[in-house]
Amino acid sequence: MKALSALAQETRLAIYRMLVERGPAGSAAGKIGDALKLPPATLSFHLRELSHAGLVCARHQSRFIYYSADFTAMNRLLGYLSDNCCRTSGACTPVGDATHPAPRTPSEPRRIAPSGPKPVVHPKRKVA
Amino acid sequence: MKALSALAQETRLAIYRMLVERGPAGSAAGKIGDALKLPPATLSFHLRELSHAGLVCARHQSRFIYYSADFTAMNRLLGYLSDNCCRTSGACTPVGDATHPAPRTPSEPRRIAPSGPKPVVHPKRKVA
DNA sequence: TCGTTATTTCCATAATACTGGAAATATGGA
DNA sequence: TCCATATTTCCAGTATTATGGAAATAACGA
Repeated sequence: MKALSALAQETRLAIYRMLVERGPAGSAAGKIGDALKLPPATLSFHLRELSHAGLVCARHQSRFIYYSADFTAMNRLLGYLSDNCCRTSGACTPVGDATHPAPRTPSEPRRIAPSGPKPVVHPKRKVA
Repeated sequence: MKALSALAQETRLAIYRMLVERGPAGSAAGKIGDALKLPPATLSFHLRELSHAGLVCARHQSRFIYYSADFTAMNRLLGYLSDNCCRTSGACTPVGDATHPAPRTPSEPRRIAPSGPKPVVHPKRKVA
């Protein structure tokens, strides 16, 4: 899913969040760059990624290009994630990173965290 | 958000999906590797990423390690995305990739819209 | 037409992530 | 104890992605 990897990047997520905040009016590219302190080339690169992922769209207006968030893609993404990647809760007893702990010194024994009983969540999230 | 980038990768998404399907019982690492045809080192690498992102957890059982999906992280992720990245729909009129079109050959004019009079973008063009 | 500003593309470099063989670490059984 | 199996770590090679300067393209106004 392209939207997923588009958002999995600090800068792009920041851009996207800013655009969500700005609402339908969106924001001119330059303003985004100013706000987030991004050099034009970098900004353009990320806007293109977001654009290709369908997460934002652009509207020319005089000398400016206004970008705004397109929620359709986000909704698709949310739908995909909750359909394919969620189920009734409680799959596992969270036990931390049992088998991939921080690097050990070569001789110390492999630790598996002491597991206690643990609660879990209930989904049923709805997506506008 | 670590979960986001963890899932933004084909192989890991596949692993995660498989684990969601398997439910609470999860699946031994080896089985996952068999099913997805992944060499052990590669598999372990991705399981660690998922693990660090809190998306899966591990349970030792005899000589095996069973991995299962932990929905808490997924729920957090969904919550985050819908809270921070969604609003009432209709932010923009989808217009495709207006400003980041496929690469041009150096001398041809920049196409933004058919080079007619002055199409100023207010388009009704739909792009699915 | 020219100058100014907005934005993108080009391109090289840097950073990060993925891949997988081989060795190491665990565990259970004979 | 030794062997076989399950899985992880080590590490190096490859691939993908991000960064940003400089040049190009566009659009406006004078």
